[in-house]
Formats: sequence, C-alpha cells, structure tokens
Amino acid sequence: MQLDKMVQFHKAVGDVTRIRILALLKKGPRHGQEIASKLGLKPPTITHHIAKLKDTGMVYARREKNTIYFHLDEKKLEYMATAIIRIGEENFVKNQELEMTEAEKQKIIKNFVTKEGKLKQIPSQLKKKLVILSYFVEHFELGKVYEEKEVNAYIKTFHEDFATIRREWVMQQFMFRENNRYQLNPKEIWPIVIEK
Amino acid sequence: MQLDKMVQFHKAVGDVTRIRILALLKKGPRHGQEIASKLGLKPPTITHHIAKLKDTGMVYARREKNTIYFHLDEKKLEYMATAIIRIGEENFVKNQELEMTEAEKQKIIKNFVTKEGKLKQIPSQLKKKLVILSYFVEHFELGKVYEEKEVNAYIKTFHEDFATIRREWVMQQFMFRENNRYQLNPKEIWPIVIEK
DNA sequence: TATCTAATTAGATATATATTTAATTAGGTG
DNA sequence: CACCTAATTAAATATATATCTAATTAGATA
Repeated sequence: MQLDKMVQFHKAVGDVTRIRILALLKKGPRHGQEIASKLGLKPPTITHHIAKLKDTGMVYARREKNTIYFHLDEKKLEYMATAIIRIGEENFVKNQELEMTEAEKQKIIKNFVTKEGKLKQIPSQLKKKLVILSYFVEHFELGKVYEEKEVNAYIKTFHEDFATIRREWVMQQFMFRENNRYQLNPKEIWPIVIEK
Repeated sequence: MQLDKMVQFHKAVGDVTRIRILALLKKGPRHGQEIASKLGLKPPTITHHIAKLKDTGMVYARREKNTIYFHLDEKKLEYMATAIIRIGEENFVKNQELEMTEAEKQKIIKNFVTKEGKLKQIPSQLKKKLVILSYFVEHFELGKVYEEKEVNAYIKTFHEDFATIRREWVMQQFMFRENNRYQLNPKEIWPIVIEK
C-alpha cells in the first residue's frame, strides 16, 4: 500500500466522530440526516466526515429515490487497517531475493548506461530496473526537499521519459512524495541491497 | 478497545513522518539522532513524534549508556491496528445474549430501584447491571454535551457511588467521553436490546 | 567536579481541520 | 413546471499539530 494512502486512511479513522460513523455503518447503510441526528451533529458536518471516509474508499454512496445511503466496505477497511502491520515487509522479502554484489551491479550499469551517462532504456527485469533506479537516485541528498520540477529537470539530463522514472522512484520506495514535493528515502528502506 | 484509545492510535499513525519512523523501528531499535538524520529532521521533531508513538504504547524506550533506543512493540501495533475492524462486534455478540422483554426489564428495575427512585445497589450480574445502567442513562438527551460535574450531580440524585456509575456508562458504551465531557450514545450501539 | 553527548522542553510560526450557519445544488414527485 | 427534501458548498471560527531554533536537563565518563 502506498505511503500517502496509508496516512490518508489513518487520518480518516483518527477522529471520534468518524469512528462513531463507522460503528453505525457497520450495522448497515445509513443516510446523512439519520447519522447527523444520531450523533447530535448538523448535516454539513456529516458531509464533511463522509467525504473523508469516501476518499479512502472504505465508504461509498448509493442513491435510493431522494436519499443517499452510505455503505461501509468492510473488506477495504480490513485491508487498509492491517497494511501498517506489514509495513516494510514487502521490502524485506524483496531484499532476500535482491541482494547482489557490487560487481554484478557494475555490470548492469555498464550495460544500460552510455559512456556519456545517459540511460539507454529502462530495464524490464525487476532486479536490473532497481539497480538502475538506485544508481540514478543517488544524486539526491538525504533530508533535502525537491520540487517536482527539479526532479524532472535532473531526470532529463539522462533520460527523456522523466514521468516514468519519477513514478518508479516513488513506487519502489526510493523516494517519497508529499504534496508534489519529493525526498530521498534512507537506503535501509530501498528494495535492494548491494553487498560490499 | 476504548474509543479514545482507538482515536489516539490512528491519529498517531496518520502522519507521514511517524509512519516512516515505524518503518525504521520495524528493522530494529533506533536512537533519536539516528532517526533524525535518516529522515532529514531535527532531534526535537523526533522527540515530538516519538512521544505520540509512546503514548499509544506501541513504542517504548530503553537506555544504553548515554543513548536511548526506541523499540517497536509489534504485538501492540497489531492489536490496535485491527481493533477498528472489530468495532461494534462485541456489542453485537452481546446483543444476541442480552435481548429481553419489557416485562423482564421492569422486574429488574423494581428489584433494584426504591419507590423514591434511588438505586439500592449496583447489580453484579451483567444482564441486570446493563438494565439498570440503561434505565438511568435515559435521563440524558441525544446530541447534548454534558460536563463531568453535571453527570456526577445527576448520578448523586439516585446513588452515592457516582464514579462507578459514570465509568460503567462509558465502558459499556452507553455514553462516550471526550476531554472530560460526556454524551449519550445512540441506543443502537448500547449493549442491550429490549423487545417491545 | 567538569565536561561531553543525547534527549527534552519552551516558545514561535505556519498549516490543517472540525464545526457551524447560510446559501446553493440535485433529484424526486405532485 | 413548481415545490419538496436531502445533500452539498461556502465562508467563518476555533482548535490542533508539525516543525524549527534556542535553552535546558539527564546521564555517562574522564
């Protein structure tokens, strides 16, 4: 699960009113006014909270005549609630498979990077792709915040498809994005380990 | 799990920085400066976040010489993360056992409440206790917020041990507490059902 | 005891968010 | 089409919180 999705989920659940709404929806679909009166709040407040719950995907709406009923998707709730328990595990599993020596790494780099330092193409094999992503991402400094523009500009110095590279960095946990700004993740949570 | 504990937990996890800290602690104990430099933040910021994680109980500290290492308690994390999935279920199970007729209810009330409306004693049998708790809690209005003083004052009109009654109302989900103010919960989430 | 290091506290600032009232929108139904 | 009801949006307010710098505390060790 993506880091920002996880934050969004826990922010959504981290509120007394929204937990009370979830408790009600667990008993079955409810409509806005009903929820408002049961919790002693005004309808706009419920709209506000329901919006946050809907954004996570665990609540959805179905219209019946003039009334909109809100439903709880318990499967999604369960999936998202347990994601935090598995945090880092995907990486850990991958690490086992994705250890390699410095020599192997150099070979892959030599195959995919020109003498001028340009990326010939994005490797399709996961292992090789990760080597390449890690190789180029080392440009960034730990703790420094980068605008999307800066990230794009840097990628363009070695490859034209900046959108793909940027997305892969985030997806593969080399970097993390927070409102369109980027930061390097510590190597410990990168999905690849190079034996020294 | 108590409602406010649940909110506290999800508020704690609902933050990018704290999730990143959890991801680090999952690999093993870390000390403050280490975390700060890995995440590109200053030590006071880490103190701030660690405090919130410690408050939930999922992180604890052990000193080694001059350095304090923070550990993740994965069992607690798992327990708290999954609590939201089970929300209302305890009540639902109880509901099955705790249905009763209006006549039964009246009998219990007659046995425990004096003609003057005073509570003779708090029943020790769960079923009877819940009847008594529900009987007296009906005094409150849905959606209205009560100060602790008001709640105490009302309880004293029928029973001396106001602290126990107040605590039971919250524990049994008849009311909920938020920074020392109290509100009635909707009957739907009460742990008892009276057949009409 | 003096000094070093790691951690915490205090205070300041900027941002986010929970709630309300008033106004508006969106679908039904006569 | 006119009207009704439920839901949403807008704007305002109050509260909470994430982060930093500067100052302080707490232990360890020489």
